[in-house]
Amino acid sequence: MPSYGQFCPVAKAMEVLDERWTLLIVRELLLGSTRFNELRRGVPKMSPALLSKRLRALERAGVIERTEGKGYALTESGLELRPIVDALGAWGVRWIPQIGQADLDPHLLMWDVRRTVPVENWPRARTTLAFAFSDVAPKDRYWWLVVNGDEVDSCDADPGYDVAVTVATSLRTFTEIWRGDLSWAAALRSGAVKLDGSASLRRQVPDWVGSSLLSQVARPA
Amino acid sequence: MPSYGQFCPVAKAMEVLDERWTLLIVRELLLGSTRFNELRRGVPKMSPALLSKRLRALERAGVIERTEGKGYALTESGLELRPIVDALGAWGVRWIPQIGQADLDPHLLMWDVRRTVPVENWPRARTTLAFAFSDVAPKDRYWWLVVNGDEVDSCDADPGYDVAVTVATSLRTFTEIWRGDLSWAAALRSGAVKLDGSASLRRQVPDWVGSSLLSQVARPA
DNA sequence: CTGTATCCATGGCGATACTG
DNA sequence: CAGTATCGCCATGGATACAG
Repeated sequence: MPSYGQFCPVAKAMEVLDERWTLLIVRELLLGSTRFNELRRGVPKMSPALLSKRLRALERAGVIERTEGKGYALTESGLELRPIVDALGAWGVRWIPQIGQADLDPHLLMWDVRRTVPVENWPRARTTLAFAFSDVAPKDRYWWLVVNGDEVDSCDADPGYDVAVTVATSLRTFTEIWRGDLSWAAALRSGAVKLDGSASLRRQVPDWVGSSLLSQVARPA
Repeated sequence: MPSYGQFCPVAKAMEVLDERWTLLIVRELLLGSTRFNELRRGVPKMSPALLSKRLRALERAGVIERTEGKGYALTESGLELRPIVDALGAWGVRWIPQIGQADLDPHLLMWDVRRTVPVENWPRARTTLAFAFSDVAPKDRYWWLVVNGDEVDSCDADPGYDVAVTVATSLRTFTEIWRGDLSWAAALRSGAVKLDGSASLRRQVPDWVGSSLLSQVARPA
């Protein structure tokens, strides 16, 4: 760990936090992940060796603790990174609206969607929402969101249940909706999203799918 | 600039901000520096080539603008990094109290001190406060803070004026006082700081020297 | 499931010198 | 004053395979 040679607290903080991937791991922990492979899902482009290395660095820095057989947990110090991560997210969503093609990833997106599904808006009986991303290679194109009571599952293989509604759109469009860059209303109006299902169910889809916590951040004028 | 391959706003923000030195440059700009060589004083361990590179990256990212003949200025986007830098500083001062020997630097320290001197607490007539850092190599050991009305100068060469008070201490102790890790009262009591001058002037020294904005941050219990 | 071990290419970055 | 130019090392971290 290279030092900045400065006593300034910002510099000391960045010595711990500015290494590549580090704050994304903290973000995952703040979102509730605790196990190694759970963390991997949040940073899939990271090699396990590097993830392991970063976790040890965070442990040495006192930001996380390994708990016996229970994975990793943020310490008090780590929990206090939440305002920083939140502020970074708010800044990012305001000032970096351009999302490159390489930033789109259906696995990450559906992983995010899954953990924020507002189950209270869904029918009580098991309900399945299907997605077809027109611009994604066939093997990752189709996804199913199955809500059964309080349980939510996100599948990239057909679970075989009756589908209530199918959402047909591009991965980019659905990502933009998730991020709050685009509204359901606008996307439906323009035809960027097409819904297939009964009219009464179609109308509920926007309420079934949550959105990023950062979607509500005001955009610059 | 390597990408994380994630649409998450935190990841997009970190693509811009997690490169080594970047947020320290932003910190300097937030503190009021605008010229290249002014910025260098705040990040003296950085090579000019690298500083130049980072400035161009920040410009491309829309965080700063070059203004004709006036150096660099934060854009609206850049100004909104203030809460992030502040939060990082607060976290750093709370959770990374250990300052290595290599983190101590009289130039950085006196540069910081100079820009926060509360001139309103000083006598109206030109007044000089001298420092002698016992544990610093002779050439960087002696410093003079000269306050004349609203003007503040920090010199590493004797300006030749009468000295009101001399502060004799270690660089570490004075850094700790500046950061708020140690109070003047405790340092004087323990003998870690010795003042030389008339009793009435000696008593004012703590009010003449400001302290880091972060010194007021509550420390963890 | 939870990581380690190993290998290798890349390029980041530190040091130094130099220029308009 | 405000940067470029050049060089070279070594660490970063990506990929892959493997182990407790």
